[in-house]
Amino acid sequence: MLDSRYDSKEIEARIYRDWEQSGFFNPDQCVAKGVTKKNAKPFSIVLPPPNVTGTLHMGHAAMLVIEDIMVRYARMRGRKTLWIPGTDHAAIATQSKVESLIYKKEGKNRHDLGRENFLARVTQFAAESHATIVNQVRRMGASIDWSREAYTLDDSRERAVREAFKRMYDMGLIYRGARIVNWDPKLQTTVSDDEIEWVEEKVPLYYLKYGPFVIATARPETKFGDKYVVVHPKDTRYAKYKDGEKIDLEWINGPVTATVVKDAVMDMSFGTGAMTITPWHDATDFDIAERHGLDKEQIIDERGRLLPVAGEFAGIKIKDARAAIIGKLKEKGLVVKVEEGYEHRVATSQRGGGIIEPQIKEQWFVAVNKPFMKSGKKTTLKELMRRAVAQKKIKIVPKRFEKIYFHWIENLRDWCISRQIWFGHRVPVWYRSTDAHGRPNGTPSDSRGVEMCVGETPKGEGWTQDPDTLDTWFSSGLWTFSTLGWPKETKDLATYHPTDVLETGYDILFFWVARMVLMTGALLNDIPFRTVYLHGLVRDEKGKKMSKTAGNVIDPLEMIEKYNADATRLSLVVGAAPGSDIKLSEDKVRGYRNFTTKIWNAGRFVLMNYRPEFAEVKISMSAADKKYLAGAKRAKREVARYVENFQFHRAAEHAYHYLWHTFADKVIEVKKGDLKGSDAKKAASAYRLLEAILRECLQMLHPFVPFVTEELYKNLPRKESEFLMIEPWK
RNA sequence: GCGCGCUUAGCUCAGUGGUAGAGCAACUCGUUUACACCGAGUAGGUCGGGGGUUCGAAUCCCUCAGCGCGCACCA
Repeated sequence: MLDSRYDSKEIEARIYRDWEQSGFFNPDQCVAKGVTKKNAKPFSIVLPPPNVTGTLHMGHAAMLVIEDIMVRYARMRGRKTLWIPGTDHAAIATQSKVESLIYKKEGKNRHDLGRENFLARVTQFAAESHATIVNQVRRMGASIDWSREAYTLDDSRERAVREAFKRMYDMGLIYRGARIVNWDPKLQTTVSDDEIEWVEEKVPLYYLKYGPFVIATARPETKFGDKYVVVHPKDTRYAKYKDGEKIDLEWINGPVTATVVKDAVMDMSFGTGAMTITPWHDATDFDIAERHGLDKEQIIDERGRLLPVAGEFAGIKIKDARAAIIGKLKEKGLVVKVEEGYEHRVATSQRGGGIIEPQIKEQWFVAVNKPFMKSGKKTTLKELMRRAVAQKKIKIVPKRFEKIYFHWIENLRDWCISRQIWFGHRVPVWYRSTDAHGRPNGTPSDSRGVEMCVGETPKGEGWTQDPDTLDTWFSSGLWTFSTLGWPKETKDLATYHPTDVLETGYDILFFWVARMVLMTGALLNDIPFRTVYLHGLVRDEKGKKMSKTAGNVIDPLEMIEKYNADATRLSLVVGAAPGSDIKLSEDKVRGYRNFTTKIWNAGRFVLMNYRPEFAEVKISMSAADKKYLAGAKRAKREVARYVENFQFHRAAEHAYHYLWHTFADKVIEVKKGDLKGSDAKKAASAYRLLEAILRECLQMLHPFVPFVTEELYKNLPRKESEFLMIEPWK
């Protein structure tokens, strides 16, 4: 007989173990054991791999729940269902985490340890983190196929990365070049445009005398080498100056010869309509310089200090130099006006928090605007990404994110994929130069006698591998097919790709979702998934982002310990419309714990009234009972409809209401008398009805609250399946 | 600057043309065996403001306001 108390700790541990041992998380087993038809329609999802930087938070929990709902539903509907687990090495995130841990504990940096030793430490950290994460995924009840687990940095994925790099290089989509990149002086690496956080700042806007011009700038400390003054070609104020005209003038550290450049990028209404440019440290200026073939000079070094071009200011950190430079400019009478409170955005590194200093660097890039041939047609990566969604091959839920996606693509620049960090996939390129100096300064394949080998480790003497590693999103971009065995033509790849749904947070739509579309389009000429379902961020009850420093973090494991896993799951689904943030409070979890108790008690009540002799009583169902049963079936159909339309919040709520306010409050109450009365026929008929409805309830609730429903199912007197998890949903 | 979202009961939210809903919180009553992690009941909203379309609008259109977010080469 069932305990009056629902002992979640014992039950959850036991049930998860039984599920896992049954092998039914693996679709091959389901087919082998006859649970799933051999030719059943596949349903596949890849788990967005959590970073091996620590532990799972509520956002991960929300993701696991939504995916598990889809997976359990699909499995019960008879689909050949695969959910692949994995973890992400998260290059920069993990490396900087371990670096700071080691520095705090031992006072050493990565250079003190050396590349090999340091990487061993990161690998060890990643392994510990992995163990924690895997345990947490299990505790949430995820019905995921552990036999196919992958890691973005394991051997199989390494092969995929090398192959992808090689193929894209051969297609001309990956190139090495000196372009302006986002340099993080703190982490000493480049970062991509998407890894930047713009911070609004109010600074003085300086109007400086530049010969006959007045130019406005918020960053006087970068202006040393400025020798071009740019104006709009149609600006009548500057009509008397010809494009390319040279003017001698007095500047910060003495006389310079300036050249007039006319470019339509200028906004005539801003400042004086004239500006000087610093092409080495500003993306816009870089573009102007490229368009007009202008010189570019480095002013700031990799650690944020001024170079010798700054004369007396050389060696000073730019932040400290500003006041001194303004002082000198004032002395020389070059400051015309200072406008206080000018609003301006500063690029900061999302990871390290430091201020990004654009630099021109020789890096590896993915060319997004370069035409290439794809199945006989000319296209670009940008176009390919746009069309996948525009032509409705990929659907984004909620739809409004499609617009955001298109907008992002329009503004996309070439993607810088090389990083100057150690942890990650090393760039699969080898160089051999006659002077044997490792990586050369120039273009590797240029005339300076440097040989280059891409893709596989070359044979022979004197080769040096590129010291850089790849952006972590390069390997995650391959995730839907690298997890299925690509570049090998595996059966899994043929069966489960493209995947059905990619479920993730809207905050990584660009980082990840778009990159997957890009990589899959380029390499497989296909889409990675048919539907993108975006969930919101999990916030605290006041709508604030959960963070350790704010102390408002609700830990999913703690909620599971205190309440139970099913309650934790429901609290992350109900009230969470697609794409909108979820406000979570402990009260909410407690509320759903009460609901799991209600399920337990309703189920227990039905089961405790079972008598074996009911089997011998012949009954025909009354019209009223048929109506009750039909109501349950209708509720289940509604739940199914909501799940299929990705409205999990409504599905869960619907099932919740049916169980509590119809089944428990009405049907059970009405039938209670009959059940307990002396009339055997009435009792049998009441029981029969309640059990039938209970079965419907257990099914419709199972994707949301798998543990309590599975345990009740286990105690049904007659069962059709070994587990509720695989009971056909009809 | 461009774009998007939100604004419904104290709180969290559902509700896409037809007499305002749920959960939590509050209040009252109730422990005669499924459940006090409960039940029965009560109270609480001119659906952000204004205008329009319509026989009829929380729901469609316009406009304003507040909050939040995304994007952007205004130095």
